[in-house]
Amino acid sequence: MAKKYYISTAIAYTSGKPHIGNTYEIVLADAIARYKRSKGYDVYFQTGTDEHGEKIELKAKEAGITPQEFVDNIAKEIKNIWDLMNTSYDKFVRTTDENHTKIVQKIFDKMYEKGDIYLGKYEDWYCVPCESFFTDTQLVDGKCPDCGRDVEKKCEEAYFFKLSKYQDRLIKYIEENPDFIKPEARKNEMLNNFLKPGLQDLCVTRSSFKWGIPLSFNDNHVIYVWLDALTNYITNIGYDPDKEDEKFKYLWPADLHLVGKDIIRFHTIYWPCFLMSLDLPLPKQVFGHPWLIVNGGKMSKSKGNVIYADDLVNKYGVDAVRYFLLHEIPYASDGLMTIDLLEERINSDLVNILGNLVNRTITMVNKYFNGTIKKATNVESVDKNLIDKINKLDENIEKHMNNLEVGKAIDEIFDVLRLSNKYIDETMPWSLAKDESKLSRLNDVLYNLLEAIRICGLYLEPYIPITTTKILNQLNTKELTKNFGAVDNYQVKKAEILFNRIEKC
RNA sequence: CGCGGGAUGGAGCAGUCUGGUAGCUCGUCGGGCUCAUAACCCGAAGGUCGUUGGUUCAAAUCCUUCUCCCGCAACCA
Repeated sequence: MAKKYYISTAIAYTSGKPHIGNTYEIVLADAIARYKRSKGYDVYFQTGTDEHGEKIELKAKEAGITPQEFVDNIAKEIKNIWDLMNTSYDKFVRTTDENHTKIVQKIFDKMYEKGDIYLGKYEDWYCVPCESFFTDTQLVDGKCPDCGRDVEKKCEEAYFFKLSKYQDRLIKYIEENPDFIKPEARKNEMLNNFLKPGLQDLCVTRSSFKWGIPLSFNDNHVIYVWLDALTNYITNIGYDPDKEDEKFKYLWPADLHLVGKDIIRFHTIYWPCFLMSLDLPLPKQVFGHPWLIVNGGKMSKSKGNVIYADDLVNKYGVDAVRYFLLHEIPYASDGLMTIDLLEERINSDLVNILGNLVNRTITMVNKYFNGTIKKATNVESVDKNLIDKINKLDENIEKHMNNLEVGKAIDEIFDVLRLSNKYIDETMPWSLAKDESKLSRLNDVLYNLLEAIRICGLYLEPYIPITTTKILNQLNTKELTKNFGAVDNYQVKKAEILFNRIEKC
């Protein structure tokens, strides 16, 4: 039986249309999910939207619609972009779903009954003109950090979760499982800034606004959005505090939570503590991926430098955008995204190296053999060099993918494509074609190229799936094994352009 | 002195743990080839590896001084 692999993205907050940085996460998760499927795993890939909270209540009010209408609109928009990016999620969850809401209440009750949640007083500084709460550490010289005016102490009844109770167990878990938090730097941040100094109990209810899941036993409070949002990872796969569930037992714990580096704290401190409270195992790994930096730094509406995925896809195509995101964003440090860089990658990698290789090869096959190529019979040393590289691909890609270094995995494939271009220059098919006695060799050379293209095309599927389909279609083969020589005879179709060159203006 | 990461040819990065001719992709220049989307292949130019001092036969790599950039510093998500 196939091994299961449960991967999730963070659920997107429905406060507005997601930009290309938010979109990166779903694309990255998709590449990993597709890769794992290609390795035979039984993959479950979950994403969705986080729809509660004060901010949404306010935004809905501004828009003059109900919060539910507001999140319905945004959730639809987010799902459309996820679909536009051709992502293969198995389930798109929403925190306003009835089942989720019901289970979150039960989870809260269970924690409360266990004694991990208690009623206390929430004290904070309140700035009346700004209508905002601030913690001690947020204040600037004892004044409101936004407007600089005096703040007053506010005190309200609220429920708290005993984070401190699980602190030592969590530290132990993190230290015993070095791969739990990735990259390494994020782990150090969590340990040094939060865990080692000691955790404070977390306020897990709000009574200053209404848009959230109410407590089952106290209507004045709604459940803190993070407790609500984080539990999506279990509520949507069958978890119920009151009964056993086969699907849940099969899927949990998650193999990988993919999240932005800004919310690593919620996923590696709060979430594990919640799970421990529920007596559930912790996820195997949380990866805090880097961000996209655009001209002028982080994307923000006020800077006017926001880039949206759909604009890029309309201009360059899905696979080009996916390729850029997956190849260009480093593993641990923020990645630069500019139109110049994007166009450069498209032209040099997708058009020149990949597209042109496919095009020139298929053109030759048609020109010299009317599209028909038989399996190669002789192997010369130049062939062996190429075949050896192809045979090493699986191992090399796996090594990088297991480290979540997707860009390096893609590089492995492009190294073989580069080598294939070089192979053409070394074997000079056009020269072989002029000599009747060398037609057999010409056949073999072209067969080797077709196999190289087919296999690289298959390896590219997790990253640029549409392109893989186009390549297989042009090669006119359905052979999906990645063994060199798996195809006996080729009868290729007409060559078609895979990627159009971007002309600089 | 809060914790952590970084500074390498025009651009983006690897190399630093385990010192020993500074590597990759793109760009530029020259050559080759002509099957191909002016694509492909080969070659060249271009770096005193942020700064100071030290250890060593030898330092991008180890220790030290300083400068600059970035992330985190909890209840907004």
